Formats: sequence, C-alpha cells, structure tokens
Amino acid sequence: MAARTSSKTSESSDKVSVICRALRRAIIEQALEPGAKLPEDALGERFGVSRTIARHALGQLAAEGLVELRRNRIAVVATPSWQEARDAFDIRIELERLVVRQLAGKLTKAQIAELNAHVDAEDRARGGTDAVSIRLATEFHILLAHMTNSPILVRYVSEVAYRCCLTLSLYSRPHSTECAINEHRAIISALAKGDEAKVMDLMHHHLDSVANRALVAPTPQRGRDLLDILAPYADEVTSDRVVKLPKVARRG
Amino acid sequence: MAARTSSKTSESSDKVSVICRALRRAIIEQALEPGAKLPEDALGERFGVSRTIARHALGQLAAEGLVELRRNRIAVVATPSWQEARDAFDIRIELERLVVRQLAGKLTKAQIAELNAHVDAEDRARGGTDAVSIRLATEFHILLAHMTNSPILVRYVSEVAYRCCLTLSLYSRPHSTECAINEHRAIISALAKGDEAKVMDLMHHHLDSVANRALVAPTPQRGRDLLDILAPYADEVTSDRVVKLPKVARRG
DNA sequence: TGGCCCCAAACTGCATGCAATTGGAGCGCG
DNA sequence: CGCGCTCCAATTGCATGCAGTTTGGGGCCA
Repeated sequence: MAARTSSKTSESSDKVSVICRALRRAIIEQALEPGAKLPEDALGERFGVSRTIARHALGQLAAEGLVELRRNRIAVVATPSWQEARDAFDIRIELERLVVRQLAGKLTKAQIAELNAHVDAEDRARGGTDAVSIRLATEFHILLAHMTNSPILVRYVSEVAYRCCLTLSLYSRPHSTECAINEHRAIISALAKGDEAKVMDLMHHHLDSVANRALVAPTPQRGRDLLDILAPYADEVTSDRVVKLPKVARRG
Repeated sequence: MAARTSSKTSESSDKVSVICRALRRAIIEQALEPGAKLPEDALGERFGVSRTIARHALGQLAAEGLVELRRNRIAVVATPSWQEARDAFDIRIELERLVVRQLAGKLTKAQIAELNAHVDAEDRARGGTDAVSIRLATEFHILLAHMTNSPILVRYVSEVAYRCCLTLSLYSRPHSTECAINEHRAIISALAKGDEAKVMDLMHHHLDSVANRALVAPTPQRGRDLLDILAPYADEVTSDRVVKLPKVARRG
C-alpha cells in the first residue's frame, strides 16, 4: 500500500500566513540573522498590512520558536543556545526516524521520483549559495514528512527542522553539502527497498553527522551572549529587576 | 549529575497567555468538548478583553492544534480524526522515550520526591471525576518533561500530550486510571535506578496501552463527522463548492 | 409538508487610535 | 573619560470601528 494520499494541510491564505511564510523563509535563508530586530510597524509597512496583522504573524512564529517575543520589547529572530540547538537535533532525530519507519516500503513510484527530483535539484544548487543549499536540504526532509500524510508529524518535523536551520547560522562552520546529498540518495534507496531498520539507521546517522558537523564543540564559554552565561546565576535573584549589567556586546 | 536545573519557560503574563491557559485547561478537562464553538466576542467578553486579544489567543491555540480556525468561520475546539489521534500517540511515544532516556539516573532526590508526590495526588484524585484524573495523569508526563530542562522538549511533549487528552474525550471508553498510576510509579522507580533501557520500555508500553485503551478499534465508520468520511470522495471533485449535503447532524 | 430564496443578525478580517513602556541620546558631574 | 540622570522618539499593548462574509430562520411557492 502506498503512503496515505493527499491532504490539504497547506496554510490558509490569510495575510498573516503570507507574512509568516515570508519571514520563515527569510530566517532559514539567513537573510534575517538570529537577533535581528522585527518591529511591528516596519513589518506592517513592508508587507502592506497593519501592525495588528504583523503582530499576529510574530505571535505565530514565536509559537514555532523562530522568533523571541518579550513583553514591551521589539521582537527578534530567535537565538537558540548551544544546548537548545543540540536538544532540537535530538528531537529531530527521533521524529525523522519515525517518518522513515512509516514510509519504508510504502512509497509509490511517483513519490520516489519526486524525492529523486528534489535531490537532483539539491545537486544542481551546489554551485549556488550556502543558504539555498541548506534550504533545499531542509525541504527534502519536510517533503519526506509530507509523504506520511500525518499533519501532526509534518508540523513537528517542519518546525524542528527550521529551528535546526536557525542554529546552523549560529554555530556552523562553513560546511560541505555533498555528503548530505549522497546520504539523501541512500535514504531514498533504502526507503524504496523497504528496509525499515536500515533506513532508520541511515536517517539517524545522517542527522547526527549534520548535527556534529554543525554544532562545533561545546566550547563552554563560547555562548554568544553574556546574558546566557549569567542566566543560571540570575535564577537565584528574587528581585524582578535582576542585575544591571554594564552595557557590553549588545546584539543588534 | 542531576538533570539540568530550573528555567523560566513559563508563559508570560500577557492577557493573551492568560486566556490561552484558561482555554487549554477547559479543553483538556473536557469542559469544552471537541467541536464547541469559540466566538471571539464571547471569549473577549467572558475574559474582559477585546476581541483582538481573544483572536490572538485563538491563533496561538490553533498553532498548538487544540483549536481549528477556518477563514470567516467561528473557531471551534479541534476534532482530531481517529488517524490523527493515533499519529499523535506515536509521536508522543518517541518524544517521551527521549525524555526518560535523558532523565534515567540523573534525577535528584528532590525531583524524585516531587514525582512521587504528584503520583500520590493522582492516587487521591481517584475518587473524583475522570476529567481531573486525566489532567493529573497528563501533568505527570509534562512534569517529567520539565525535568529535562529542555524547553523545546517541554513544548512538544506538552502539546502532543494535550492533543492526546483531546482525543480521549472523543474516542475513549470510560477507563480505569489505576493501572496508569501503577505504571507511573514503576517509571519513577526505574528512573531512580538509572535503568535507561528499562525505563524507555516502560514508558513505551505505558503510552501504548493508554493509546490502546483509549482509541477503541479503528471502527471504520465510527468517525464522529460525516464530513470526515466523505472527505476522500470530495477530493475528486474539482468545484470549489464541493457537494451540497442535505442538512444532517450539524454539530453545534 | 417540504424545498428554496432572501435578508437581517452574527461574526470575522483588518486598520486605526490612544495610553503605557522602553531605550538611548544628550547633558551634567565627579 | 566614565558614570548617572532626564527626557523624548520609538515601539508595544490593547480597544474600537468599519467593511465584508457567513449563518440561519421566515416567508413564499410548489
């Protein structure tokens, strides 16, 4: 039996959704770097909508973890800590193992062709920018998730994959995408053969190696932000106005 | 080393967040059944805020999958299909295995005490309503997730657990909570002993049995809603105004 | 009785306006 | 030169208003 067919989980065409999609893409392509400010008016003006709508969109993206929203402060693109990045990859591994487990041996010829076509596109994009390569690689995984036709799984895989994308811009060394592409091909092939155990293993190691290539070393003090380092100490403080830091290394 | 300590992932105290929490709780306690209407004005009036805020809250809950939002229509509490319910449980199993894997052997005495205290509370609540038992059982799992101190994991486990709660009100037979409580105790004990493999297995079977007790039979036609049954047929129709059904069994 | 149409009420989609909060530039002082 | 203070522009939090869409019920006709 083929993996379940069709569905219309596509985001509706609200103005809100349009802005969300645009911002999501800008973020994962690193046009908007972590920490970048996202003022409501500016967004509204840029997209030709009112602040209300921009605000709502930011709320949605915050729910996805791509944007950080602090009361009375300008929204910024999320800056996950190194630990959060690692956690995201751990979760992603489990979710995507689930994806390929459900898919193994159940793909139609058309679906396999679609996957191959996508990887071909990744191949052709090797000359282009890193950002595009990363986006395409991510979309491969999301495409897989879609084929399970489980809306929930699609949502979670997408979200966590986007978050991982985000961390790449923070902690990644310039990386070679070639092996990733080969690993994608291997996964397709194992899926087609229906070798469930093998494909789960392939996916596991694929993501693990991406994570290891990307998240260079725990480097205890390499946290981008002084505030992160001090966070655990601040926990002890009961006052609401925690500690007045001298102004250093303000991002933005 | 103890599982990572503390964090402040608690939702901020916006009016929006307040409404979200209230609705979430009402939904998982089944005060609001799946399909229940949630008009913006009514919510706004009830909580003493404007429609704008109520609307924003609904947006957040929709992002969590607890509410269904269709353009120009009244928001309703989500009505997951049987398949979606099953998918949610599958995801939940993987996520919670991850939780206990991270926690095995790393809990402080205080944390173990906290877990035991919670299960004691579950025990005491056995006399009360089903809704409360279900909520407490769910909160046990979320408490575990919190102890990983991974905000992402907390978010996903919470969300998926709430979704599972939601499905219980749809497909569950009146169930005995006793075995679940015992299973919770067994999990705590295995966590304390640090038996990683065992606790992962316990969690797996615990959730699997909850799912099997809850999701009674695929019962092909027992779907609550005629529209769900007809959905695959509607896929063939190209017209936008799909099929004009005679008015039957309108929920609401 | 049963089906169809039309219209008013109900409701959502979105923009705008006002009050409250923030942060950072400018200024004075040690 | 650095530190702290004040004050104002920038920005958010939220309510309200208007226009467009959906709902559902009464009346009309068969």
